Amino acid sequence: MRPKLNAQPNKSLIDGIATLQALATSPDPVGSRELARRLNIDSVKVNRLLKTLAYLGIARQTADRKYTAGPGMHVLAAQSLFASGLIRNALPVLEGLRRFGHTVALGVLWQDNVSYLFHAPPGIEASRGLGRIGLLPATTSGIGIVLLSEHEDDEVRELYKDREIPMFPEGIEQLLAKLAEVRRLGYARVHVADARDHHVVAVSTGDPAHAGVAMSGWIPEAATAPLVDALRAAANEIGG
Amino acid sequence: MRPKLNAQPNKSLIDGIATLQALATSPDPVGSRELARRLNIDSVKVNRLLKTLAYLGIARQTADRKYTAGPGMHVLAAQSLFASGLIRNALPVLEGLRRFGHTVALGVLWQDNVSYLFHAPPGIEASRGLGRIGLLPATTSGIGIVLLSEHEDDEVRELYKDREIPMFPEGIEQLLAKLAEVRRLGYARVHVADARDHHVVAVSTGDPAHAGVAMSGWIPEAATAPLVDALRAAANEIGG
DNA sequence: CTAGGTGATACTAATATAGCAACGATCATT
DNA sequence: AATGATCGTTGCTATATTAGTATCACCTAG
Repeated sequence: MRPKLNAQPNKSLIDGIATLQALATSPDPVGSRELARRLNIDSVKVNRLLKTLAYLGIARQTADRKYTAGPGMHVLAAQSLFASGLIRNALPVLEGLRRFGHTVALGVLWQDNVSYLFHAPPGIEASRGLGRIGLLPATTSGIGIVLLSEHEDDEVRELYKDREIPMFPEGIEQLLAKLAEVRRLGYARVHVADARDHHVVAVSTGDPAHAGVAMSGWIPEAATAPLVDALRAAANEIGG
Repeated sequence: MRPKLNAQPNKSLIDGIATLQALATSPDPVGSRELARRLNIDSVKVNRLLKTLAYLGIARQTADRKYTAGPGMHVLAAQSLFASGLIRNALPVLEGLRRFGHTVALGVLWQDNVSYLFHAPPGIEASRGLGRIGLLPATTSGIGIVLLSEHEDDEVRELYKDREIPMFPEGIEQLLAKLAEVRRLGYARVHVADARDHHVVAVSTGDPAHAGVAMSGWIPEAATAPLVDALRAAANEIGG
């Protein structure tokens, strides 16, 4: 984290936002003890934070007393969407990129995950690409790799300390080598090891970089350069 | 507010979220004292909350030390957008409504304001309609009126206690009469008193209602019914 | 120079929160 | 049925954490 810790940081707010984000990124309703385990926070505390969020309307309790997003989440989405301004600038540019016939995506890094604002395979309507995917482990995603490469090695080490790294079975050194390569090239090219044998090409945008733009599909080595050029132009336009 | 206050509500989180929302809905960078005045909270407290948000990356300080949205706001937008699911469901439906040739909008109520997720006049690309407008006073907006009408009169009275009500110079009784009419009809039709002599037709969506869909433009009395039908069908499709 | 604005921090009082223990539900297994 | 292991939730109390005052340095306008 770049900004310094201030004189009297509000710990309740820090934990509260963490709880809110954990709630938002959970695809299914979750209970407080479950969420507490994910966050490594005392479950009673998480319970009270969730109840506070429920009071604000941001969270809501289902019939079986688990928690999920409430109506206030729409409000928060509208407000943060406007404040961020990212989609407003990016969407027209992203639509332009779809002419290549590949999947086009825009995402941001959160901890060791990538959260997608836009993710549209060819064929679907562009308007269906919004808020379609929640989270993916950063190391399984081109956008994740390119955004991780913006961090110092130390920070990445800290992030994956004592943990398995998806897609990098040999561990942290293998990941750091990949990140070094990405820094050198200025873009990420990763192979998706599923049945479809896809490749992803991704670049970062913003200064400092806080979002990534990517195209994925069947992309042979020779086709990489023009796609990178197009992505860079798009990133430049978005990042303004 | 519907949900009960729990045993130990976290006041720091409540004020922190209020600060976050006030920051997000401010079109320009703001200082902590200025924001404190808007929120009616002690300025030192707001300052510390802002610094905490800055530490989290959600806020950011400009060169002149004012605060504005930071990179973390993108993350929050992506997460809440996904969690809310509202745009994902609504956008394709909203695009369909544009065939009428009017401005199409989707918004949510926040305090006495309406925050827009989508607002697209005819002619512009649909993708430009996202996050385009921040806040409007609820009483100046068709969506605002229809969402206010979902509240009890008491709550509306509380909201506008000791305050001017935009568009309702005669005060609270005039507003309540309008809301009663909206409840009876099941939709809002309001006249926009600007140079263009526009009308807005709006309905609510969701159960309980937490968003509004509207069309605005030059809409004569006789054309209202089919538009309301189309809006209701759209609201039904969105609200699930 | 003053006057009034800003953001930021040290200090101390007091309050709001953390964490323990416990309760009633619910569910699966015995 | 009985058991045991979950779950969400709350009362309680010590104490960590926050609120609010006073104060600072900085800036701009007059």
